Amino acid sequence: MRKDSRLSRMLHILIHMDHMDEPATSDHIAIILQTNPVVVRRTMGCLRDKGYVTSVKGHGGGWRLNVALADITLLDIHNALGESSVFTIGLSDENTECLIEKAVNRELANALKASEDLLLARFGEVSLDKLAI
Amino acid sequence: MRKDSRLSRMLHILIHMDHMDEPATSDHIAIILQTNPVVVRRTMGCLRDKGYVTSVKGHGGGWRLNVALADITLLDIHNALGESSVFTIGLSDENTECLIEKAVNRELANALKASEDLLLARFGEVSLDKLAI
DNA sequence: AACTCACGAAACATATTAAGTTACATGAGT
DNA sequence: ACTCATGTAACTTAATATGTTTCGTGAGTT
Ligand code: FES
Ligand code: FES
Repeated sequence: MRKDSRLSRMLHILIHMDHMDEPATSDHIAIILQTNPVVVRRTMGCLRDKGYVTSVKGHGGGWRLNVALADITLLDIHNALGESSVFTIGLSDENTECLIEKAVNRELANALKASEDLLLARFGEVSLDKLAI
Repeated sequence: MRKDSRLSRMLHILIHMDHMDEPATSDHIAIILQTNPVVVRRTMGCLRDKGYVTSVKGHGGGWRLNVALADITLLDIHNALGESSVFTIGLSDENTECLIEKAVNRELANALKASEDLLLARFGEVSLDKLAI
């Protein structure tokens, strides 16, 4: 599958929006992210559900940042985008009766969890203002 | 995309093969892994290229483990399977001129690398005999 | 009231990649 | 000659982010 670039895109555009006074329209954001306005609405909708941005219809409408960059971390945005797995690596039959297979899956699961924990911990340490220049 | 279960499957079957005296046919392995013989040949072929297993055609043929479990680590098998990325998370446009986007991508790349390094280091510490019961 | 702008949402198409499948060729033992 | 088993090519399927089209809805403008 294609790589999930939503986190990177959202971080980028949130910082961009922090520099703006006017709301940013989906069309405008789509041009910056080199994508489609519907993709923007779909992804930004996840952030709106968490209260990080607000959307306004009609003339002068669009998307507005609802929090200070210093108050949100990469982890907040990552979590807002859903709970899909971070890894391409998966386990084999998890309902197996084979003890060997269970041991293999256990070892892999532990290793993956430790790796993901490190990643998320780091995400949690970085607020968005650290990335703004 | 579906999760990549090749590592889990190969670890399982390599340990299984260590218990065997006869070579294991692709059909036999496919049954154990609940998959197709061609998938087995395709994946095992990666391990043969590294010398971890050998394949023999014809009567009494099949796949045979070529090394001691204690002499190979999870990392060896992981590497043998190719160099595809471990993460579903990707970066946005890597040729961007925007400094903010560059900073975002740099931060994400560093975090992902640290996480992957930890994973691979752990894989490197575990030899397959540790998983055999 | 009519018009335009911008989001909301459904439905469908595309791209990517592991996995699954079919079919045939090749080499080895019986 | 026959059977067994791998080698390989070509095609299909599954899963999921992304991309696209289309229509609906609410809000401001004229
Ligand atoms: S285009 Fe504005 S921050 Fe990158
Ligand atoms: S079936 Fe033999 S090790 Fe799992």
